[in-house]
Amino acid sequence: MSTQPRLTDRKRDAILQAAISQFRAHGFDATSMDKIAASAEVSKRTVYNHFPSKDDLFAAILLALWEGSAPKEDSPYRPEQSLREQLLELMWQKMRMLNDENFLDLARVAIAATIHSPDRAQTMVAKMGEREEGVVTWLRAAQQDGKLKACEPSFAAHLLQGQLKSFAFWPQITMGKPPLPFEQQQVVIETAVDMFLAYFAVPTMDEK
Amino acid sequence: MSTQPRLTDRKRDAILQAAISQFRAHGFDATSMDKIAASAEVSKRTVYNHFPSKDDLFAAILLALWEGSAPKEDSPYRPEQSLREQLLELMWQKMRMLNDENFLDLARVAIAATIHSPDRAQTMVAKMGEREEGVVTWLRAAQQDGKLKACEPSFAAHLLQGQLKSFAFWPQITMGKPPLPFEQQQVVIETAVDMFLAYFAVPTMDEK
DNA sequence: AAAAAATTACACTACACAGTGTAGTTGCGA
DNA sequence: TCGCAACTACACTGTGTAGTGTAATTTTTT
Repeated sequence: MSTQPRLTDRKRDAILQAAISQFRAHGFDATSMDKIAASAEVSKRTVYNHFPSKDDLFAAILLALWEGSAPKEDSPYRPEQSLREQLLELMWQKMRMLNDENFLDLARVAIAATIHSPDRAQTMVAKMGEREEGVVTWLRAAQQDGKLKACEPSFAAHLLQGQLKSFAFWPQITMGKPPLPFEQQQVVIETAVDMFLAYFAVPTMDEK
Repeated sequence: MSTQPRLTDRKRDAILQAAISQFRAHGFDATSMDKIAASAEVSKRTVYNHFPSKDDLFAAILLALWEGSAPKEDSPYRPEQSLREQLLELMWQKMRMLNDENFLDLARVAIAATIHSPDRAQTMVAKMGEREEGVVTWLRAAQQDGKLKACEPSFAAHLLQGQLKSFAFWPQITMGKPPLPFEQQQVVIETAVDMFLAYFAVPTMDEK
């Protein structure tokens, strides 16, 4: 009659879940091990049997959120498809990531921790940054295919993704704004891509 | 032989300065009144004689930083001047604000506080948001002058300013990145404005 | 059924912190 | 010089916290 395989695993899971919600809601400093234990309905001693210290537990939840968040799924550059279609697809991928609950929790917790104690979550923030590489390589490919004006690909990528983040990431992370409604996601993505192409696309022959 | 007028004012000032640097470096929770007193070279009792509680002191430093930061200086819309020139000027104004040390300190402290206890600095964050209004009214004017395509002015303003912030604000606030070098400020501003105009400007008669 | 492993309640240490009370000292204006 | 206002050192309360030690209880394995 065991709903979950092992008791000790259930306990460990309950602790992790409780820790995530506490750290997410109150940050590292304002979260106490006693509260985590109570919230997980587990004795405090059990918490320490699973995780030797508060820092270890914190690192564990960062890892759990990282592994629980959506993988990066980068579409490669396809010369035969229009730039606009491909960029829209790339930006939707990015937007899906920004909307992923686990990713958002991770970012929230890691960034909050990084603001005032850089080393605690620095590696995690760096890992999150690596997920921006896909767009950079796509842009480089399109550029070498002669479809985009010459420019620093990482700069252009930042320009493009910055638009999404300034609507659907930073306000949510730093000011607790609600997630962007779907229609607005659509408007932001289309405008960002069209603005980008209006400036960076190499003109085709059917223009004046 | 008094370098400053009154002793009590000097003390109050020293406390404020110490509090700013402590709160800035470690945030609200991780800053103790004892450390502030020590850092200001003042007795802890004196701190409490000036500021009845930690929350009061925190509110006081937010106010001090706000009043110390640069005022907003909004250029009005001028029909006779080119859009590009005017937008560049507006964006430089914005960039100067983002580089202002007091404003950056304020944003850092207020946003860090807001992430996990919304009410502590919410009004300050709202005040900071009001400084974005200038661009909105400028855009509305340019639009009514027939120079810009129809669109939600606040949306367009966010689009434009978001570019600056994604290079020269969020990374500095949340990840302690160094301020953007001057040449890069220039590149960002020009690219943002040109991208914006490439998409939103109403074509003039000398085009095809 | 017995042994091993995990969980629990509870007591306890050591420390840091917000805030107060007080008695004495210093600075400053009249 | 006098007197008041501000400053200081210091002791102290009450609370919250990370982390440990232990003996007893429950769960899992053998």
